[in-house]
Amino acid sequence: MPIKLTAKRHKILEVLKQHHGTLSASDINNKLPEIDLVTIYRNLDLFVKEKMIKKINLGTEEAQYEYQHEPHHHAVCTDCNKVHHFTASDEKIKKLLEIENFKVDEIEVTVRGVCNKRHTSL
Amino acid sequence: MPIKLTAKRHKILEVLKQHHGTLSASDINNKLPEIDLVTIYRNLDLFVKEKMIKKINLGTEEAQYEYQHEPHHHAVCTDCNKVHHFTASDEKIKKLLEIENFKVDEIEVTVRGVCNKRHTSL
DNA sequence: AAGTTAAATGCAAACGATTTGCAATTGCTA
DNA sequence: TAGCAATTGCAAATCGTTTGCATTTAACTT
Repeated sequence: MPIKLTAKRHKILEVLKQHHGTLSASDINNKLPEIDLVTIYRNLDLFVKEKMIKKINLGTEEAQYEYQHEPHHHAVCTDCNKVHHFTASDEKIKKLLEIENFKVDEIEVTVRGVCNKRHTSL
Repeated sequence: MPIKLTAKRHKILEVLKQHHGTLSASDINNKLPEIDLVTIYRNLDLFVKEKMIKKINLGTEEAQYEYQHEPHHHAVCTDCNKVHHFTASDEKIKKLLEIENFKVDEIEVTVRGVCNKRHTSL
């Protein structure tokens, strides 16, 4: 049973695809005021389930969602609160983990620190 | 200005110290029903600010807190939902990160996968 | 192309976790 | 031990997210 291709659904995904970075449900609602926030939540859940986007937990605030252009990790600047991207070889990291009796499916590395004020979205 | 050493404050910290693993505010409230949930939230915030405990964001549910017996990372089993611990050399991981223009203070690795049903709290 | 049906949407309201206001209580210091 | 600021409890507010239900719509059948 394929998911229905509605106009709103397409718009929401497009906003995420266009935006290189994370967005919250209400961020998306601001960009698409004609779509009810509830609908946005429902579709984000759906997209996550279908693995079209990723839901990421950075802090306590709103959940963040992002289209996976290419796999990457997050560096949160404790100074300016911006979220930067960086890459890392999951294979190499996996080798370093002293983890036993566990089949690793996904590695999420979150780094906290200070960016050097240039606010480059790496 | 040192923080006041109240009996309740001590009890909350003790519960966290005793429990090897993560606890939510309401978990603590269940263990210490005589302390108001609001007080627990306020003190957890305080402990985090004072870096006595760590607040970790694993999923959407309640925030989790834990006393840092020794540094470690988290492996969430998508099957049984248990949170396991494992270690990894931050130094070695740092070397793998292709990250520029960023002073790394803290590395948090969260792994998702499946534990082999033995539910060993590593 | 119109009819049918299950899925998708909007609205209002519920919900759970966390925060805030304020008055009462308590720990520290003079 | 008196005094004051910090801590606590209670009630209520707030915020993000979810749910119930009636209406609309996409996709399939004829």
